[in-house]
Amino acid sequence: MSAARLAVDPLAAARRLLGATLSCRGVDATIVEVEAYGGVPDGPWPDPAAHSYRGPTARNAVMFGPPGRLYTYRSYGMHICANVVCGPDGTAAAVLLRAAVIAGGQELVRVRRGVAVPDVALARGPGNLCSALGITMEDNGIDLFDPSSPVRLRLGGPLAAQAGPRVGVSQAADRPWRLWAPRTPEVSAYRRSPRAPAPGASD
DNA sequence: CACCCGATGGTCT
DNA sequence: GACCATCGGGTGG
Repeated sequence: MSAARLAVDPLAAARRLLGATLSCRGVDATIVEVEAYGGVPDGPWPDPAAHSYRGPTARNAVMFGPPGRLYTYRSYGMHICANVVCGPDGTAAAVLLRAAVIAGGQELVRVRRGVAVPDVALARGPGNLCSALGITMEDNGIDLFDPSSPVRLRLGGPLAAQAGPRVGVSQAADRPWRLWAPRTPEVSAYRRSPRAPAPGASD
């Protein structure tokens, strides 16, 4: 069972997901940018920026379940973002999929994303990635390693990784839990949250 | 390039 | 009623 390789801390899981292949509804994509997220204050990886920080709710329930499942959520009322749940069952943690290189099914991606979008931007950014692969809220909670699932994950050889602060979070803004493949134009640009304290402040 | 801002709706206080 | 794990189009240098 490949999901067992994700039953680790979120940063280690993030490293294993860089270079992995995500397949969904006719499209194959190589993951090139991810962000690690932890859990509750008294858990092993307390993370004020994580959806799971304040305990289980209807939205984040999947994060507390077994590793290898897909956790999707709606962002700013209009975009879908996708995570891979990691850590052991019962412990909240997940890795946000931020960008990918389209390796197959590019024609389908063009239909979903539009003809004007440059190749490198087809799955750049978490909302765009889900749009490109056709991932919706219907997919929340599915097992990424079940052959019958519409969204599948294949772990590959880990890629070289560069690390830096996470994009868009106002809490724990400087924690270097964003990983990306160096010199890869498909990786999204860094944007600090306008609500985050000045760089250098503590977690 | 660098900001800046509006769209838009679920979730949680 | 505030707060977003975003995006793309606008403005100005």
